[in-house]
Amino acid sequence: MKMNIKQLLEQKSIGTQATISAWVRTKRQSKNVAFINLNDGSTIHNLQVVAETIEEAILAKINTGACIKVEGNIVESSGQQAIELNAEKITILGEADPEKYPLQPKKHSLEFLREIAHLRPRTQTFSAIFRIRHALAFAIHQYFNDNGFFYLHTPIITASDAEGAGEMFRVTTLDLNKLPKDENNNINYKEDFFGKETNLTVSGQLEGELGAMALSKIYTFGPTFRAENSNTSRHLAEFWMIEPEVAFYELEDNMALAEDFLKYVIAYALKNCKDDLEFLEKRLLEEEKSKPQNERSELALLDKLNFVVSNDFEKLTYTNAVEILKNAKKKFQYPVDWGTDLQSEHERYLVEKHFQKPVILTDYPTEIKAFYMKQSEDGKTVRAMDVLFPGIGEIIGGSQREDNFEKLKNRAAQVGIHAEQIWWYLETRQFGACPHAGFGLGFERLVLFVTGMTNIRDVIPFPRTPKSAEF
RNA sequence: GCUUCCUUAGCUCAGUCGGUUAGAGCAACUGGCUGUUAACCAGUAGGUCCUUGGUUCGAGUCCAAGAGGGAGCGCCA
Repeated sequence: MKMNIKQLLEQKSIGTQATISAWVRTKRQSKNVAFINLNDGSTIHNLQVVAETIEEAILAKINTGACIKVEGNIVESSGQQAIELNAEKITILGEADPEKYPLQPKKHSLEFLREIAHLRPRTQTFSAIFRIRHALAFAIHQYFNDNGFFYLHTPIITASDAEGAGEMFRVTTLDLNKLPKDENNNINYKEDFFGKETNLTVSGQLEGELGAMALSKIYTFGPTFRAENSNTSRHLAEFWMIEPEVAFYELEDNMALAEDFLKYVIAYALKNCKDDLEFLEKRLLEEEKSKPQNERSELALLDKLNFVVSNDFEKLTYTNAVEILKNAKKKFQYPVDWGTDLQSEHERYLVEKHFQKPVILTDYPTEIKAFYMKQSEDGKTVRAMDVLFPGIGEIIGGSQREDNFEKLKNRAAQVGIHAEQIWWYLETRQFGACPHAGFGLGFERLVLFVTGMTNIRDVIPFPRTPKSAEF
């Protein structure tokens, strides 16, 4: 295999020959020597190439953004880096016209980089983010595998609109200009590809439950689609969700799983992405210099992550949270009342002001939660849980599931879901039903938290949001 | 979907009370420089002031509509 910059910098084999292909970050040239900083995305660190004997015609084409292949000798550096590559031969693989290439060796705004999403992975910030994103995805699979979970692939295309988790994207092969009609002049979906209305999935949970009723411990990790007209820094129309589902787990087990899982993957990033996290921490500190004192974060990025890993999450019921909020001195824009859903400002107060740590809220009023959640003895609440993170808000939503056939069927009917639509789901409550629980983790929200970024569009390579699907 | 802010050179931004030829830093280009670290020094070039319409003797500046973007809210992960 060809060596990359990460391996070369780690091995420090001074005196040996090496060939590296990478993109030019900067070039500094004087009369007799040129210095070229190269990066191939394998690490946040650049490789310095020294070019003393390279002809001028080649050197002239080595501009920021160009791709080159360098063959040379690894030598000790007299500069600030340990080693550098003394170029004997440089081949231009791809030029980058400096008049047109939009990335410069200077600070660009995240908004500008979002508009050139095809090039932004070449920046330090975004390559660091995407390496961390990869590490977190890997850690998630590792955690579940090590703990006896099976990765279950739930469908992307679904005919059920049962969860009611949001507006859905229609999937059809019908000619939109010539829609077939039935005898009542409605669209005849019997002629569509699947013979019925289909959409992109908003959650793999219902199918995940089917898997848990056989394999006991499963998880899904796949793309999820919501056609909501959401314009916020924490919503995407296409995002990745992790949904474990476990037979014989009750709410308390579910909470313990969520906390242990989050701590594991964050600890994994701390251990395996140190360089990238340190870079992002420095970047954040720079950015915060321009903010007023009271808007700066209290902990630097690494301290924040270490804090979350080494402290217990605060756990309390919705009812207790409402009490705390009612007694809070802070004036809220929206009033707090038992039975209404908590607003962003309420959740932020609990997490960022009152407890100053991750919070798990449980036992929400039945009316404000989904139909499949386990109904409590009190007749007023369900065994739901939301995990709230500072700066992010809800990162996990989950519950123990209603495993009683009659209760589930009745609750579904109450919210307008017909039994025949989800007959297969209901049957699991008739054939060997058992207590079970699970949750959904928004992957991008996790990446947001770990990288310290603030807009969800910056932690997915090619974000899909309303009116935006360019790349 | 709602509220609010923004849009001036490739990028980041300044532009006073509506006034004559729209500025800066960085990038680019040219030249200089024996080891630089977002190199440095000197010079050159670079503008549909987002678009359309309006008010005015006169609009980058005021008004209206539209487009794009940000932040906040709702929906949620």
